[in-house]
Amino acid sequence: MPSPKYHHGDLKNALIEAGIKILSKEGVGGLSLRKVAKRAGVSHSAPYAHFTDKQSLIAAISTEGFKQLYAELDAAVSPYASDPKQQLLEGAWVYVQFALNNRDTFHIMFSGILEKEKDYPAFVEISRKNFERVVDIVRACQDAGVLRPAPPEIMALTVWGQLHGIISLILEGNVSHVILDRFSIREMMLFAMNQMVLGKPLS
Amino acid sequence: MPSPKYHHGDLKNALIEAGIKILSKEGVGGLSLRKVAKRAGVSHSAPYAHFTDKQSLIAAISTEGFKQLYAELDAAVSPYASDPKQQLLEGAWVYVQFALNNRDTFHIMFSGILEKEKDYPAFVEISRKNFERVVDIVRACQDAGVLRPAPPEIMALTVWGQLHGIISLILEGNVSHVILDRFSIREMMLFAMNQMVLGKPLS
DNA sequence: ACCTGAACACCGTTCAAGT
DNA sequence: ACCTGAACACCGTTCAAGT
Repeated sequence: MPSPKYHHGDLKNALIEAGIKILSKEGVGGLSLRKVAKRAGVSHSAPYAHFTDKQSLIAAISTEGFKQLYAELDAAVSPYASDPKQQLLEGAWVYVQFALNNRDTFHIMFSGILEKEKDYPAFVEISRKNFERVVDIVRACQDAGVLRPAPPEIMALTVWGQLHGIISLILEGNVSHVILDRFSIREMMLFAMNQMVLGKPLS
Repeated sequence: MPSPKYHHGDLKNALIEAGIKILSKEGVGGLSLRKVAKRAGVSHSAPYAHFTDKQSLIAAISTEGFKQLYAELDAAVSPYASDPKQQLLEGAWVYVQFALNNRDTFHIMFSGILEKEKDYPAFVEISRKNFERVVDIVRACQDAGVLRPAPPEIMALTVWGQLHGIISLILEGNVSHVILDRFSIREMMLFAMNQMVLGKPLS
């Protein structure tokens, strides 16, 4: 009797939204295609009309995460076009804050949950775009004598790796309370960045 | 007719062994308790006599990984007791090599697969012991003027985070081929370490 | 103490069928 | 084109029962 409740309009994005919600509520372990479908109000096989498999939905969620990260990075860094050191500091802080505020999305973006990223062009593209932005900031810092002369790509990987390593170790629970109780995350970030930055320390 | 083939002796360790094998062959996605049991030649519910749940087996595998890492670290570093800078270099290289040679164990150890690490005392202990070793090396480096004066714990987190970040980004597929084709992993490691080390650069 | 086999609730994925 | 429902193979976990 009740006519089949087809999902209005854009099921694809509704599924991505539902996925992000579940992710932030139950973590990566609680993310299943069937739950996502139920939350979007469709049958468990409906998602397959829009995503080839679970990996494909995960790719879409990750891509969304990288888009958001890029937007935040750009917004935080752009105002300081004439001050590369400040750009580096603001950019670093945005990355750390993004990781803290979107734990599970961050986890999905970087912890190898997505297995064949190469198969998802939108993912590859926005990922590349983010890294390019870092390279640009690094290049500006080198020109301003804030970072040492070197190929900007390897310097960018070093800066990125430094931030990524510290925040990942913290988020995944690999840093002891001895450290977490003694230093704030901002202190750790500043300390690490100041190992690389030349001249007046960041603060 | 065929009498029940009870597993000889040490099923617990046999299960850990089987888990590590499956992990290295099929990756973390292929690791299931039922497969582990089958590989050890017991029924799918036998593991529950030795592990409370899947997490508990994962904790045991991670603990094994940390023990191995500690042994390799100790073996590589001990010969250079009088040369802190060389200790730092050898230790860093061991960490990177361990990650490359034991991708999936490394992944299980650090990528948040284990959810309540606090519940596994052996895990916490060997994890702490590893970090303490790093702190010791860092302290020696500071005394020798190889690293800047600072609380050794935060300096250790910085060094560890730097290595961990770069190798994790590479392993999880987040570093573009533009970089991977241009620099060797050893070059990246040396470059990163040389941002922190004072005096004559590592090579 | 150590292990088995049936059972349950949950997955991802496929596919014929419906509108 | 978009969605449903049954079906299959696979999970983790529990539990009564066997030695």
